[in-house]
Amino acid sequence: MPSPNSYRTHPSPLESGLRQDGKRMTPQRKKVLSLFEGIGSGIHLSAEEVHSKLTNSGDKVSLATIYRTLRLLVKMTFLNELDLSEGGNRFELLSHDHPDHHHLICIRCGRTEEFENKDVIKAGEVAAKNLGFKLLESSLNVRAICPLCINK
Amino acid sequence: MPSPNSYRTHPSPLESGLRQDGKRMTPQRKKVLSLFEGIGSGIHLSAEEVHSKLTNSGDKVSLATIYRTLRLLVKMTFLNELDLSEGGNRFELLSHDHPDHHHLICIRCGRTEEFENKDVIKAGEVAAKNLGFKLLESSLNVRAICPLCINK
DNA sequence: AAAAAGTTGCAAGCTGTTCTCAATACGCTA
DNA sequence: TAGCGTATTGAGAACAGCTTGCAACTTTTT
Repeated sequence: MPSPNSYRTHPSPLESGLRQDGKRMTPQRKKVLSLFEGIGSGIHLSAEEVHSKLTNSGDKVSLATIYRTLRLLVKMTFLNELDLSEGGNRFELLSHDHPDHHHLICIRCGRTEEFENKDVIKAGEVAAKNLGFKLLESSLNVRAICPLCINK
Repeated sequence: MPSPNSYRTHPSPLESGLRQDGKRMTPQRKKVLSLFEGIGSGIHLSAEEVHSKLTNSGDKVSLATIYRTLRLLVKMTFLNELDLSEGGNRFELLSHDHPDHHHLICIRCGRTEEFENKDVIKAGEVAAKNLGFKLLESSLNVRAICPLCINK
């Protein structure tokens, strides 16, 4: 029976993506990406939150590295960056099956509702195609005033 | 013939909006809003840019006041705040006829193309209506990779 | 005209993010 | 599998954008 080491581990998409670029696989990068993979693709974390979640589970990764890694993972299209928030950008796992985020945001109280609309998805696809862009993700932000805030 | 002072000037929307709220019309507020009215509704300025434009035209308004005024004008829905930028939020005159901004953005090089799509506008309207929100503006951001960046 | 309330400018402070740089870890090659 | 070149890390300083505290000033009210 062959020893476990005789199997060659299949390199993860992260690892092969990095390799291709002369970059290296590090425990820190693995930890950041696994954190996002662990929580799934609907949830957005700030850099600070990533930092404290890792710290709480005993993994020490410096904040500077978190910022560097988040930027890298966005560029590699593992993560998606959401700009729509107060107090720091947020990141989430980029799901290629479900690449859309439509938000209705109250500009007064910040309440946010999510919805999804096929026409919007299609509009993004068409625009990308017309200009020869490769679509990653489209996000619609509707700025509005919610019923509770409208009268004050 | 009556003296000019016998005419009562019709208070501007800004002034009456402020009055309603126990707030006051000040030269600073007027200057900031006129600046935006002067340049029209397609152009977005950062707080810093507003500051230097006013300074260049000889109007001294402190940066702190600019920030306070921009926040106020957004709340009063004279201006619209765009969160989608690097290096500071940007503001533009909120045009109620044309409240839409659709962008196709290359995540590698930052190139941005604008487009407009009726279905997207409608989707925002429908979502707002369903939840009882009052629509201000909807913006679609399509994150993608442009032809020049796709192979590297 | 005095009091009350809103606004401004300045400077200090805060927050999120990036940078600098020495120390360290990765991964290739021998 | 030891050694080497280079990518990466951590820590803290630096930075940019923005907000706040406060004293002076301006308007409005009485």
